[in-house]
Amino acid sequence: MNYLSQKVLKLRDRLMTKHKTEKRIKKTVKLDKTSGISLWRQIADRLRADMIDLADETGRLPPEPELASLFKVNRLTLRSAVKALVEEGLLSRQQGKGTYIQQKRRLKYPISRRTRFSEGLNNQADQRSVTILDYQQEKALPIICEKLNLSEDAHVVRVETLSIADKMPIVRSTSWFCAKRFKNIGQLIKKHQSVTHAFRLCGVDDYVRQSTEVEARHANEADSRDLKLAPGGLILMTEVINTEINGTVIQYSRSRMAAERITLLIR
Amino acid sequence: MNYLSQKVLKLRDRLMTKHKTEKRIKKTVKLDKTSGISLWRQIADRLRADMIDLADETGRLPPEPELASLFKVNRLTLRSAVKALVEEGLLSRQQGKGTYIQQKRRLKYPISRRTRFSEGLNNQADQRSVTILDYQQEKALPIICEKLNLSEDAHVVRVETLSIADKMPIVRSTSWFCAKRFKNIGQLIKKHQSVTHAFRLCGVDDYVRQSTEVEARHANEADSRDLKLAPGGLILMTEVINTEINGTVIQYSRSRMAAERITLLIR
DNA sequence: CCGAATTTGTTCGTATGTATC
DNA sequence: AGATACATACGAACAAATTCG
Repeated sequence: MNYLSQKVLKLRDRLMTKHKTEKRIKKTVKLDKTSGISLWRQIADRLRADMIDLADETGRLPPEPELASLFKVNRLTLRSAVKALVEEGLLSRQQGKGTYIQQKRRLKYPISRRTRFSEGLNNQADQRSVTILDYQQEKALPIICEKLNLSEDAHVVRVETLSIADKMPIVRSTSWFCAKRFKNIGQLIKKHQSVTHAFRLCGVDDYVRQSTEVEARHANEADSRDLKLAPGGLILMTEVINTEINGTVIQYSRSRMAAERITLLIR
Repeated sequence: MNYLSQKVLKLRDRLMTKHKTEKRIKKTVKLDKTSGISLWRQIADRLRADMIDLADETGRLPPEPELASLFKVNRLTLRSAVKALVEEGLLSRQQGKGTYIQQKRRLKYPISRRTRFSEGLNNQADQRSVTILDYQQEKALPIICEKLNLSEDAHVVRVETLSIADKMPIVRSTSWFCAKRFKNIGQLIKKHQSVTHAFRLCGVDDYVRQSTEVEARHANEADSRDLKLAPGGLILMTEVINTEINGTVIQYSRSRMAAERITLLIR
């Protein structure tokens, strides 16, 4: 028995055991063969989630034959899964040595009543930037009017942004502002690279989040492209309403965040 | 040209166009054939995300041949995708009539400094319950000690719960409490079906959330089983620290929520 | 430096599932 | 329903790099 067998057996035990009160019936780690998702991808997803528990102190994973038998698949199938994770940059392999976890930390993305994107990620990433992809004045859709407390025929400014940290895209946002009051906010945000700054130039000295909604979804094609997600990637979708201190709604925005690179921190 | 062609063409336009400033190079809605995910499942995932945009006011989707050509696949392939969504309960089909969206509402799950599970879901679900699957006193793992501000060799009470609304599992939680101070909290929670009530009996009249962290992940096998998720399902993972009013940490818990049935509402 | 053990890398052949026409 | 093309999965065997006594 080699040096990791015990550890793997222990993990398998944990994976197979629901609660101590439950009988241990299952003999295998079940994988669904008719789900339309190939075995290697199912294993890649599971490995992505659990690799930290499988690795030893040095970040080394158990050898391929051991992992293969843990998942009850052929070694080549396991290798396909590992290959996908290597291409994602999550693992590295070296012939004769082993397979290692490439540390990839999730950014902590704080959400509080007073968070601004740039402040929140301070000291967590070396390089940060917000790219304004597009801005446009247009007739507001009914749902947007409702969120911004505007009349039916109001116009709004829509601003599309992409936030980047350490060269990886993190958040893809769409924001709406009342066009009457914030006529030039598109140019201002683009010029100063800051919503807070742009607001200040429009006479809004301070603002807070009124509400935030969070959902998890599968990335659609646009998300995958904008956020450079691996196929089958996940996004955290947030819907935010910002108000002035007196309660007037001034911004409604929807963001799609690369779930694999983000932990939301709610305070 | 039938009644929906225009709408579908418009959507295809939207799907294929990134921003107005970008050239329209792409001629097809790209589907990756070597991603380890079969075409029909990729289409099922995309349909799940976008079906509201595709349907008309009555919730009816375009006819199959039209959808098939939108995704550039064979009609049989499209039918496999629709079949999967019918089995998930998201769509219904009737020969000669069409394919319809089955409305499935997400529960709003509020997170604030003073939220309790049972209160939060009030008036949103007819039946709610919290099942205590297991509780156990045990030696605390280092990570748990750290979160609870306990010494290295402390013991904790671990409580496993499953929260259900309208007969569907919503949240699977694991909570840890200091065993010294909350020796009987397992029994108390089980008896009164309420953490708040159990705390009160232990002399904690009031408590607040100190921090909440949220991540999105692929469901692993245990999640899928506990939360009755469809294959490839998503979970929202939250990590919560609760403190007394004076700041003493009294509870650390990790929850895995069925992402498809939940919108987190942060106030 | 040698050789054995360990571990990843590669190549056969075969069977099955997926997608198209 | 049948024919075709390709990706997926398996088993077995061998090659190449690394580690260690």
